[in-house]
Formats: sequence, C-alpha cells, structure tokens
Amino acid sequence: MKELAAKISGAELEVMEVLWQADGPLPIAPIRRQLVEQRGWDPSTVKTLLRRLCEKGAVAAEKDQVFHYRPLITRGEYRDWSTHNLIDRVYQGSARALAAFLVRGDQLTAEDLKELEAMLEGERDRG
Amino acid sequence: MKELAAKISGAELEVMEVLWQADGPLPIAPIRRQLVEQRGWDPSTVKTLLRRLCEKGAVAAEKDQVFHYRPLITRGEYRDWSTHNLIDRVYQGSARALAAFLVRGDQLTAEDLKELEAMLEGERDRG
DNA sequence: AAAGAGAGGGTACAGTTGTAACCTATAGGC
DNA sequence: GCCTATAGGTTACAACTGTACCCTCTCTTT
Repeated sequence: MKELAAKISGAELEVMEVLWQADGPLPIAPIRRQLVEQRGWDPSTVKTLLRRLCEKGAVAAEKDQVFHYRPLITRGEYRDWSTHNLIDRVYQGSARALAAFLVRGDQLTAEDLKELEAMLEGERDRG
Repeated sequence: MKELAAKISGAELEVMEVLWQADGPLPIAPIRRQLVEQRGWDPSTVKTLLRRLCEKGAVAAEKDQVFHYRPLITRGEYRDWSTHNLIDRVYQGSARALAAFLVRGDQLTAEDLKELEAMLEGERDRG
C-alpha cells in the first residue's frame, strides 16, 4: 500500500483529513462545505480531488442515493508511510537522527519531554 | 527561506545530497559520476536538476574554468523545514505526536532509545 | 410548471517534476 | 592540427498538481 499513500498530494491530503475526522462515509456536501469554508476552495475543486483520490484507490465512493466517500487508507497508515519517507529521504534512514532533531530542537515543550520520558520508560519495560 | 526548501523536489534532493556530502564546491563531473552510477540517471538529467536548483536559489554556480556548484541551503535547514512540514501536514502540528510515533512504533532500536533517554536528561538539565 | 441549487461527469490549463535528447564550443589525447 | 569526450545551454514531453469551468440532470421550492 506504500504506493497509494505515496501518491496522495498536498491538496488531496486535506480532503483525506476531512474523511478521517468523520465517523463514517460522508456525502460530498459536508466535505465541500468544510473545505470551501476552511480553504476557500471552489466546490468543483473538491470534486476533482475526490475523483483523483478514488482513481488512486485511496477513497471509495459508495452510492446510496448520493455517493458517500470513505477513506481506504487510515491516517495511521499515511503517517507511517510519510514518516518513513521523511526518514529515508531526509535523515538518511536514521529514525534516531529524527528523534534527536525533535528532542534537541525546540520542537517539544517541557510537557512533551516529560511525556516522552514516560513513554520511554514504558518501552523499556515492554521491550 | 522556507519557500526555497519547500520547492526542492525529490530528484533535486538527491543532487543536494551529493553537494552536502562534499567538503566544498563541486564541478559537474563528479556529481554526474556519482548520480549516473548510483541512480542510473542520464548525465543530462543531472544537468537539468542542477539548473533548476540554481534557478530556485538552492545552489550557486561559480565559474572557475568550469562551474563549481555549492549548496546555498544546509542539510540542517532542509531537515528543519521538511520536518516541520511533516508535523504540520500529517501530525496536525503536534511534534509530540510524531515523537510518540517514533518511540512507540518499532522505528528505534533499544540502543536508540537509550540514546534518547540520555538526550532527554541533557535537555532537562539545560531547560 | 418554471427555476434554482447542487450532484455527477467531463474538460481545461498552467506550473512542477522526472527524465532525457540535441546542439555547440572546447580542451586534452593522439 | 584533428577527433572525441564532455561542459554549457536549450528544448522536449508526459505525468502529476492546484485550481477551476461548464454541461446536464434531478430534486426542492416558489
């Protein structure tokens, strides 16, 4: 499924976001409403993006009076893929280098760092 | 400079990689050699990519008999930019969510995790 | 019933990206 | 001095992206 996620473009990703936030398949109307408002897109732009996502196999359209759109890949799968992609391409495959960047840069708040430590302890126990 | 880094494409990034690995400006010949070999690209492809990078302001070409190419943005700057980009686009702006993904997924080795803990302690002292 | 809103479907069009060919000038090897 | 390899420069071209228009059909409202 790597290829699928690979090909979701920036604008398409925003459409996926709307689908991921919903708790079930959505008809086009609310998707449009949200994106027209949030992003200032033309309604036809939303339609085009949905069509492309369907063509790419990232979204399914099921007809029930009107089409309902359902994501075929999860946000988690997409995160996995795109994070690995970043690590491979930008961090020469070193997840550790990325982790170091996060910790040493000022990306994380003190709160975040505490959380992280707790997580690390959890991992130590498990692993 | 966000815009600059933003626009470095995948193939272009591989060229930047070569420049970043070198310890100074490089003439086109070794860049080509490396990429023709590593990636199977045609020499003219390398030329095109270098031209585009120059147009984008990511690389400077200085003539000294033959042109020597020098990166104008550092790998660090690019990492910063692309990591923030991932966090914004895929993790809804939460660096912590990305950190959690790294720690909880099996991205990191036990060794990496130990390193991380050490880093966290260092941060606690500093911050 | 006529009209207006929105769904479905197709088309458009410029910019970016991956990938390369072609031509000219030139410098080093024979 | 001539030939071949390569630098430099220009052009190409299809796929992908961002962004949108237009036409038709149907359903709801007046």
